[in-house]
Amino acid sequence: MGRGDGTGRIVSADDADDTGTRILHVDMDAFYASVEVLHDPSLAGRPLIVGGMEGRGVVSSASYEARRFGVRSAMSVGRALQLCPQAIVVVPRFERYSEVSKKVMGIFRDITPLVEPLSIDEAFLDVGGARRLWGSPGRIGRMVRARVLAETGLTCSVGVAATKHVAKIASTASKPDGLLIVSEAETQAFLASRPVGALWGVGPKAVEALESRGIRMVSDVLRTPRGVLDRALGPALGARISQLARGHDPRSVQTEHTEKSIGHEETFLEDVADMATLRSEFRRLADRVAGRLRAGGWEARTIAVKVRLSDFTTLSRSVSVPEPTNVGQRIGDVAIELFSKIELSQPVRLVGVRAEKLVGGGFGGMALWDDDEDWRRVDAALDDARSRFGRGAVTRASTLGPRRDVNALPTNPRPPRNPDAGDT
DNA sequence: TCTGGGGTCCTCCTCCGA
DNA sequence: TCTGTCGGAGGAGGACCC
Repeated sequence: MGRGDGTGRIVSADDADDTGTRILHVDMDAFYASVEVLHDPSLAGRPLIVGGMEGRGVVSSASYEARRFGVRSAMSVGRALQLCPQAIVVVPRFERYSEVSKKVMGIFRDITPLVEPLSIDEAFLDVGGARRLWGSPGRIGRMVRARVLAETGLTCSVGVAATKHVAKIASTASKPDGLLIVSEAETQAFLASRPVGALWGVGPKAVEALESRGIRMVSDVLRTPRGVLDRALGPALGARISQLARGHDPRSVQTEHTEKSIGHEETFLEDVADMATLRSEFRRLADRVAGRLRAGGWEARTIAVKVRLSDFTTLSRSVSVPEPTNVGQRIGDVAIELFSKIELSQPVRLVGVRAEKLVGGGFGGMALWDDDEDWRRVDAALDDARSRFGRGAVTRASTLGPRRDVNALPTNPRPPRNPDAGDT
């Protein structure tokens, strides 16, 4: 398997067997970095790091030229520059990436309606029903790659397999700019030769737990009794990796996604001990969360706060509120109340606010208003009216009048779920 | 190595009511 | 009425993914 810098890459021959396959996993190569090169061709062929925030920034994406020096995503920018001092660092420009992402997803949907975007730069496609139109899955995989390159100027890697899990591993193995087909018959052998960390849900901790029991490769998982896996990883993950190691993955491509929580968090440039600053930061984050809740037509039943201290200790507190809310003032009040229950032994590195247990959600994730200022006025008016007349007496509709046409307004692009752009 | 941000899922624990 | 048990819900924290 590749190590993230393209070494050890495996690709399929043109006549590779794709019998029994129907799932494609398409992953853009070093997405953010590649989009930056697209906008500034003078960056082509040079080590490029996309990362943010001076002092505490981390690498969001790195060109393959930078990866050859050991630069990886989630690494601090400082460390990355130690490894590759000649690298050029650019700050992420999410609007650009979002725009290109829309174009790429459009290409996928042109080929099959069964598209499950996983993040800004990758998606699963079920092409089982598209064979008559476009040919075999392997052929469709090649077509996807050719169209993405022709229409965006970017390369992507494609895994073709019978299941999502295997397709995902295959696309990773073929990176960058490759295509790997794993037929149904080859699935077991393909998986058996992978390290356990290749299995979905097996991260560094789980790898450690497995390796301490001598389980290093997927083939070792096959030989290990379930009881041992359960003891090492817990019953849920034990059951899952036992199935995945055998090539069993019943998950279908899901075209619908429902949010379960919405949150924002922020790391300070320098740790903060001043309570007034911390409280105002909670207010600001609560406003942002509330804005997104309203944009999606959601209300939250549970509000949670997160605090990370100087030594990286992370604490959280949450509470379910009697009445679901999407009002910034209310969420801010609850967040500050929760925060006050945390005993601070050190300055604070990060604070976060999250809305959980969402109810409602009728607007399909589109913003009704783009103007936060409008909403602040609405919140203030609502809170004021409720405090005077009681909560049930006033609704937002009566305060504002009819909603505006969603299509007449620009929408708020969802922040990318995956800053690294999947190029692990 | 000195660790962002957004999100999901799981485990463990506690509390509460039947 | 009191006590023990059990299951569900809620909360805290951690691991993982991108």
